[in-house]
Amino acid sequence: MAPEKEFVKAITPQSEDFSRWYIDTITKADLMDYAPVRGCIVFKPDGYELWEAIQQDLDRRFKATGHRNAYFPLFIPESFLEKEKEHVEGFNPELPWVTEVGGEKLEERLAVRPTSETVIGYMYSQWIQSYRDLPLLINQWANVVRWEKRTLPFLRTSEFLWQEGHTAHATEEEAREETRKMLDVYTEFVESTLCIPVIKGQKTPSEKFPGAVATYSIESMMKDGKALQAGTSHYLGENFARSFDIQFLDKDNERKFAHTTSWGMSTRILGALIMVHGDDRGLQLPPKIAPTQVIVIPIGPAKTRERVLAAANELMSALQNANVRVKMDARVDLSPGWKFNEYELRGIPLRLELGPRDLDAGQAMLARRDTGAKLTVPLADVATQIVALLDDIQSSMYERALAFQKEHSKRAQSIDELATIVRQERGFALAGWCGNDACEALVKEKTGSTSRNIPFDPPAHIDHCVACGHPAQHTVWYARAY
RNA sequence: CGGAGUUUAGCGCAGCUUGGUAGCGCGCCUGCCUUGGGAGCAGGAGGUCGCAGGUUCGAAUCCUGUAACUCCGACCA
Repeated sequence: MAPEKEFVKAITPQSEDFSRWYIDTITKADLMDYAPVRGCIVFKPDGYELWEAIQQDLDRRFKATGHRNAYFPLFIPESFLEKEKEHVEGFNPELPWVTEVGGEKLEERLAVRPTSETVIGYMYSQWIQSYRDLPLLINQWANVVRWEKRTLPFLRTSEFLWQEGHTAHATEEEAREETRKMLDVYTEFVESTLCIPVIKGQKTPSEKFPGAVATYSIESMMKDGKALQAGTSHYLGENFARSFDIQFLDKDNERKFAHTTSWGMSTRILGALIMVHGDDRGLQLPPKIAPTQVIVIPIGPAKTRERVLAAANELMSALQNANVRVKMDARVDLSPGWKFNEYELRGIPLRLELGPRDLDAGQAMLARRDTGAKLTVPLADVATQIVALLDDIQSSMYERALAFQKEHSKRAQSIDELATIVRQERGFALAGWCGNDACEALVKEKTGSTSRNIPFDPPAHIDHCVACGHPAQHTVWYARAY
């Protein structure tokens, strides 16, 4: 068999070097470019369009669960940050400060927000007086800054885009319910729209958000077996309410502190989308999120061109009427083969080829991005078939990702076994934990993996701590993580 | 923030050891031609060699500093 011809825009195979594959893919698919500021990237139109699609879907879900959007300032007075001790300690190393304006020193330094619990907490203290003001359910779409030591496009950049929900409730029970509800919203979105299976669970104390009582996460597995936290939801207890004096008068005429929550999903999810579905030909986008679901490539010499284009335009209309997001690439200076490779690299789920031979046969050629399968469809059936195919691609992509995750998840009885699973076999390891921070730290030191979360629904229980051998309090997923 | 590597045309690279007027492939532009898996021919444009100093008659090349990026470790969404 002849070796596959090397593409002009060749990308490094995943098996050769996964990191280089990732950089090659996002660069050549034109999702981003490096910015002149260290650790910052430009979201190019194709990359930003993906984020917009994510925003749209998530925003609809937030609204459906009773949340409204608002916008809070980028700058945070130093005194605000200091009000919550654990919080400020958690973020201090990565805070940029504004110290002067127009050459004059500021009275009080302003941090560029790493997250907005503090400013929002302050505002909530002004807005909340009675139990009738609760619950207060607000979300913000914003950019935040965390000056990271080591950056990687989409996954860890000094500035990133995200959404942060902040809610205040009259009771602990209600706030805890909100925390879990939003984790479910994330799960539903990531699994059904992005085709990324996740593991829901609670973070261990050492991995929780600074200032939170409890942090929950959804964890996803990349194709190199590393974990990526796809979303988090925090129950903040009364911590921020006490620091910012968010009090209300309850039905019983008692002044009480509100219980607050916060939850976020960032542009990091784009990294997951790329690393869960991408392959050696480039990106692979699930139909529900793909800005373009079908690319039409007209084929054939100049003399048949008019006829082909007329038929292609008819198909375009039929597809648009069926609410399919479709585009045509009718450029004549590029060969069909070039376009095939180009749109596969860009991850378009479905390609429609139309040439004179198809027209003579009354059919069109369809090619799936996920399986590479080609099939011919009668022209009259194109729209209905494509709608069905897009559905099938959507569910196939999820099933494939789920099978991959299961295949690379194993139980670890000992720390050596755990190390083998996360390093050699490149996967997730399920292990028992006694609840001691030192044991968790030991696993990290010896295996290079961290605890991802304590799953709500563990596939098995392990009765001893993988580090010390004492009875386990929890069953934990460990993995190397992004 | 530590260890290693890279930085020369839009992209990928050679040239550096041994200093002497900067090269290749792809892409780009023009024309002809061509279209079912990254076409062909001809002509053409494009670089103060990451940046700042230094050595030298002369620096992409040698020396010092600095920045960005990549990989590996410690921290994080």
